Amino acid sequence: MLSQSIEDYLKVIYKLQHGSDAPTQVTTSILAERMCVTAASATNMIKKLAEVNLLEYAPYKGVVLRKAGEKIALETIRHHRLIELYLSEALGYSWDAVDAEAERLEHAISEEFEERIDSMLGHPTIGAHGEPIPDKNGQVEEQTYARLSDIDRGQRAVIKRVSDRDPAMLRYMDGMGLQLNTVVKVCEKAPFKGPLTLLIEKDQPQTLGLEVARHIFVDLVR
Amino acid sequence: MLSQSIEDYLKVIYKLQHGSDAPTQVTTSILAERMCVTAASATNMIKKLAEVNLLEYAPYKGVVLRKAGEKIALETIRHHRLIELYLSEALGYSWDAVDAEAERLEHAISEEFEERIDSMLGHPTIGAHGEPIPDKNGQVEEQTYARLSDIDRGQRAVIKRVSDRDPAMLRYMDGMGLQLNTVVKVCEKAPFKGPLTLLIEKDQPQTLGLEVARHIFVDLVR
DNA sequence: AAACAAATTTAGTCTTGACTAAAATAAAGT
DNA sequence: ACTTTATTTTAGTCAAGACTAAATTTGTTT
Repeated sequence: MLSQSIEDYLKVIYKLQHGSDAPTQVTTSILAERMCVTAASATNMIKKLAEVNLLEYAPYKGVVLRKAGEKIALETIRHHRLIELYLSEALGYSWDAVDAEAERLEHAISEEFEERIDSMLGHPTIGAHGEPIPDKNGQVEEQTYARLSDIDRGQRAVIKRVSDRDPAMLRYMDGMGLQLNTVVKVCEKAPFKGPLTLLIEKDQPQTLGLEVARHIFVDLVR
Repeated sequence: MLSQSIEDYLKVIYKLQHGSDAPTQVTTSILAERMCVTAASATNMIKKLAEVNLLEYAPYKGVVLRKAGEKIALETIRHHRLIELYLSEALGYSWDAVDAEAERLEHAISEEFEERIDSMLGHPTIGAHGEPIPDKNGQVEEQTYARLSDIDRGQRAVIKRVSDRDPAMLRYMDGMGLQLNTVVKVCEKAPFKGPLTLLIEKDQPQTLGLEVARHIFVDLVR
């Protein structure tokens, strides 16, 4: 078994490679920042991972995952997202609390545990924040959605995914009634990067800052 | 937060102090053996734990937990037993598989997780193998039971607790129909430390070796 | 093309928790 | 009481994975 630390590095590298603003190569400093370690520490780990062929390393340029590294990353991500969903569905966790808990549990569960919660949840393909859950073989279908901040005035959209990075932001969204599959209509867009005014189903119109809207991913309706 | 390793040492020391063959002082070598480390490693850790007042250490004599150390041990044990029960009740684990899984999870869960599974299980006081579950304040009621191996011929007894040390033995017991609260009657006891012949509820009589019977704890019936 | 800034790597340190080998202590037998 | 044996402790290593400070490379600017 690989160390927690290694699993975390590989997971973060994978996410950086496949994120919405994905660079081809993941640089040391970006990785270090996401891992909350110094650049020197990241370099050390990168060299170690390159040594065992989990990634391709071009000094001063960055890293790219190799097949074996990606496999481990996807297994870790699968664990993480299944656990998040389980916490939310079976234990009543709110969506802002699942990430922190899953962060530790993902390294502690066995294959048996994974399989049991997977079948208990009915082999889900979408996680608690709308992320795709890789299947047992490491297949994922990364969807691309529009940002709510980019939707034109007058249009309606369904919330398909949210960024799970900031629990406070998730709590805020939840408090406004913004959840997965919520349909919203953009009534107004204030100029100069101003807030949106949203109509959420049959509620009163509400305003939402652009910063938050940028972390909400949607599909247009009709 | 304390390291996994520290939690494990404290837990094992607690169990040694309160086990059925409990010595007053826990020696370095016994501790080392249960932790699967060398005596030298155990000495190192003991010194470290004594340093921070989690236990009392008399060199060459052994250790005794102090209040603070016992508190941590009991919290860890509470986690472990709640998780075991949850795995068995909510996820359908067999009783021989819960220990290994809980061993890793016990260090990874939050207080919130603990509380949620505790209330989901109805604030249980008895674990998957019949062990008492310490409450939130670290109160435990250690019961003392007789060993099935010591029961006289002709007597009936209820299984109240089993040793969780050997998964294969648990599987074997389960295969025979021996579970918690199963009532058995000792029909025969072969001489020279021979096997018992048991009547399990309304089944056929079965034989059970003394070695296994010694790991089954019972209360007499009537 | 030289110079400066930013990013990256190297070199060396620290902590944790294991290990082996050697030394010290305790317990038991004669 | 002395010797033998078993247990325990000390001393010194090692690997992981973090750190700081210094050196190097890259990229940008003039």
